[in-house]
Amino acid sequence: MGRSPCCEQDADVKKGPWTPEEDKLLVEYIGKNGHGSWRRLPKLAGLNRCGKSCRLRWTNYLRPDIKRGGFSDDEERLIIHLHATLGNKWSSIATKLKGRTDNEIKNYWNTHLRKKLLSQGIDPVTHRPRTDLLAGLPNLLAAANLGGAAHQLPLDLNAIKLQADAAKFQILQGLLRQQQLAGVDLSRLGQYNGNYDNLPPLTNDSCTQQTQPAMSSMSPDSLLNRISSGISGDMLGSPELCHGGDGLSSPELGQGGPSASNMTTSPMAPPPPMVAADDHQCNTNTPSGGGDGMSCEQTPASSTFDGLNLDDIDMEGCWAMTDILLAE
DNA sequence: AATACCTACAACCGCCTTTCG
DNA sequence: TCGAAAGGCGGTTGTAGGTAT
Repeated sequence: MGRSPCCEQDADVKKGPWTPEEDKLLVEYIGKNGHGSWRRLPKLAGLNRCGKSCRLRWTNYLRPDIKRGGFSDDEERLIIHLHATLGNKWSSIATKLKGRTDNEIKNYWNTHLRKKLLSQGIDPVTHRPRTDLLAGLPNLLAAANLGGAAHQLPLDLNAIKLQADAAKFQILQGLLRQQQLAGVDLSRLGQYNGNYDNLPPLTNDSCTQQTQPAMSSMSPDSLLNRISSGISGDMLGSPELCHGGDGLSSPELGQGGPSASNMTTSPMAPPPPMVAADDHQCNTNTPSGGGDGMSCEQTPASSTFDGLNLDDIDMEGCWAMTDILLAE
């Protein structure tokens, strides 16, 4: 019934790091004979190792076509992009990166890229803004607004305030990036001296034809105020929040240009079209990929955040572009 | 200087899929 | 067609080196 283990459990096959001598034996044997049957290979090569271990050592480290060394920016972007499309299909991802192994990519993801995305407020699983930040924000802000001046606050309350600021900053980053992706010149933000309420609308008039002002036309700070006080689902459901970018080329804001010096944004070129645009839509990470006929806009609200449900936003072509946000 | 903690990555484990007799 | 063997994959663990206390 059950499969026998690759190596006999009672056999005292060696485990742990490979020695240079073992590597030499394995390379020489495969060089002469090819690997053939991995199970028989250890005995034939004079190695006291499990065949599986030999295969892993060969495919991940000893193969002559393996590229060693750090990942380039292009490789990073490609991994993030492919992960957004394929998920944890490391072997599939590895086939797109010449000379890289699935194990290497997986490790690099877990140790570097995952943290990088998290630090930018992006969920590394969904590749969308972290909703945990949004969900926790009202409480954080409420706590932070308690009491008076910061110097009067106990330490833990100051910590909460800092967390709230950090969450706000990450959300702001996401919003600003959307604008930047759409060609908005963020370098001009500096002239507003941090007073975001004086910022011009983030979109042009075509995006503001609603009873309520479109979120995208609000300053980031007032936007966050609305969020923290419980924003209506209608607003967030507004497709104008991120509407393909064509509504964002306000002449007042200009196009392109360098990033704001005090923000961790960067000038970005559009990514090469790695996959069909449809692959990005909704990006639910489900096998169907939204193929059940329900569009992103039709997704029912389900957020704990009082009507706020990022799934409701028409995100097409927006959040799915997070892969190029890491170009910095 | 010693110890604890953190980080990165190599290697292992167990399950699933494919191949083959 | 079936079942066992082998290969492959993704998740997890172990360990070495670096850093902080």
